[in-house]
Amino acid sequence: MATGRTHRPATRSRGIPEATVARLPLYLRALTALSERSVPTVSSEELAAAAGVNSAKLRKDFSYLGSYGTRGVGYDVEYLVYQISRELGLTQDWPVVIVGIGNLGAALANYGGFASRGFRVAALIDADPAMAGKPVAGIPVQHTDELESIIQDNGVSIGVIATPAGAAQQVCDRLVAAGVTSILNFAPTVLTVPDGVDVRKVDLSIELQILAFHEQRKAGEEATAEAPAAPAAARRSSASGRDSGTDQGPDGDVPAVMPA
Amino acid sequence: MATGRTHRPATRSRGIPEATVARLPLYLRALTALSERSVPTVSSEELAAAAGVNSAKLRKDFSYLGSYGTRGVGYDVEYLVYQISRELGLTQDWPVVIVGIGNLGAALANYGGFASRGFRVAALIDADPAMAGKPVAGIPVQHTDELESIIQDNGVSIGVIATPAGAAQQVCDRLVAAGVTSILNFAPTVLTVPDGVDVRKVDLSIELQILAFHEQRKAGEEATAEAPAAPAAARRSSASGRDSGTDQGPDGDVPAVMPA
DNA sequence: ATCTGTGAATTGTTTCACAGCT
DNA sequence: AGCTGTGAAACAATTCACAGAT
Repeated sequence: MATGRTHRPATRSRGIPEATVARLPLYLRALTALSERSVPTVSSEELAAAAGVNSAKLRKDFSYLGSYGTRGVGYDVEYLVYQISRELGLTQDWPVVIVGIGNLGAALANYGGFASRGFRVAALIDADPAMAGKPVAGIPVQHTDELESIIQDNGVSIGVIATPAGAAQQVCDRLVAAGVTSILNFAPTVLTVPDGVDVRKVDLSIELQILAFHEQRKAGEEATAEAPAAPAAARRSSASGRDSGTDQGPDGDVPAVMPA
Repeated sequence: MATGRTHRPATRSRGIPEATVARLPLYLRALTALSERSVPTVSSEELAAAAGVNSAKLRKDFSYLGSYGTRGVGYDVEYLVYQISRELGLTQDWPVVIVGIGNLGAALANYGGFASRGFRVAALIDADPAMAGKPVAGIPVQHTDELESIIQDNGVSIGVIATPAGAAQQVCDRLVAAGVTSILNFAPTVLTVPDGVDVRKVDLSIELQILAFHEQRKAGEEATAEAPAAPAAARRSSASGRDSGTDQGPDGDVPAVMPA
C-alpha cells in the first residue's frame, strides 16, 4: 500500500505478500525478547502468541522467507532473528531525518527503539530559526535551509515528516527532490509523491475514528448477547452541540504543535 | 483486526468491510476541506483524488453506506459529511483519556484535530507524582491513582496509551477493568485484552521497518550486478535430496547459527 | 453526456487440514 | 509424538465494466 504505482509488472522476484511484510517486525520484536532471555528455540504456537497472531498465519508467513524451522522442534531463535533482520533490510544502517521538531518530532527523536535497530537519526530539521542549534535528544536542530545538503551529505533515503499539515506536502516535495524515497508521514494530510517513492502514514485521528466506529456499534448492540463485565451504561457525554464543520483548525487538524 | 474473537456469524447488520471503515476518515477529511471552501458537490473522481484512492474504490465504499450520490452529478458535500460522520459515530462526543504524559503524550494532548472532531480529552494521566497538577495543553495532569474514578466519572470508553512499553499492559488492564473498551496503543508492545475490547496500535519502528524493506528492495533492483540478494538456494525445499546447502549469505558471512 | 451504483471477475489474505520430516 | 511447511478452500478486498439514473 502507500505507493500508488510502483509495481514492476512482472517481477517474478521475491514476492513476499505485503501483509506478511507488515508482520515481520512484530515477529522480530518477539524474537528479540526471546533472544534476550536466551531462549534457544520456539514453536510457531509460542511465537505466534507472543506476537499476537495465530500460528497458521505465522507459519505461512515464514514459508515465504524459506524453510527456517525444524519439524518436530520449532525455530532457532537467533537464526530467525538474523533471517528476518536481513529480509527487512535491518542488517544495514539507515540514516533518517526528522522534519518538524515540535512535541511530536521531539518525541520521535527521543524514541529509543529508533536508534536501536538499524535506524539512526542523521538530523533533526525545523523551519523555526529559533530552534536552530538547540539540541533535542542530544542532536542539534538544523534549519530547513539545510535540508537538501543534509540529505545528500548523509545519503538519507528515509524521511519522517512531523510538521503541521500545511507544511507537509512542501517538505515532502523537497525531501523527494533531494533523494528521499521513503517517507513516514505523521501530518494529517494526503501526500502526493512520484512513482517509486513509498509513503506510509500514521494518523491519530484516523485511528480514533476507526475506534469510534466500532465503539458505536458495540453500544448499539446492547440488546443482544451476554452482558460484558463493564456496565457500559452511562456512556455518552453532554456537550453534543457540535457537528458539521465548525472547528477551529482549517481542516488542517494540526498535529502536535510546533512553532510554525 | 484488533478484535480478537467477535464471531457473530449472521449479524444481518450493516456489514461495512473493515477496509472501508478505515478509509471513511480519509474521505471525511477531504470532504470537510471541500465544505470549508463551500464546494457544493463533488464527483467520485475528484473526491477520490483528494483522498488518495481511486474512484472505483470510493464508489464501492460509499455503496456500503447507501446511495448518497446523484448520477450524472456527484455527491452533495454537506450531506456526505453528515452521513459519514454519523456512520463513524462522530455526531456524539467521545471523552478520551491519555495515559503517559511524556513527550509523546504531550504531543497527543496538543494535537488539534483531536478535540476538533468528536473527541474530547477528558483527562491526562501519568504515574509520576511530580507531574500531578501540572497543566499540559491546558489540562492538569492527574496521577495514575485516579485512573479508575476518572474513567467512571467521565464515562470514558476510549483510552490512549502513551507510556513506556513496560507499563503498557498494566495500564491497559486497569483501563479495561474500569470500563474502557477501545484502546489506541502507542507503546511498542503487544497488548492482551479480553474479547469485546478493540485495540489499535501505532508503532513507529514497525512503520520504519516496513519502509526499510521496500527501500532495500529498490536498492537491490537498480544495481542488478552487485549483490543480487541471497542465492536463495535452499528456498522452496522442492530441491530433491540434499537441501542443507549453504543458503543465506548476502554478500558477507552470516553468524552461522546452525540450521539444524 | 455524464457520473453513480453494483454485479462479476480478479487479486490478495487467512484459515484449514494434513503430508512429511525429525 | 510433535511440529513445520504448504496445497487447497474459504474469505476479503479491489478492480473492471457497464446498466441505469439524471
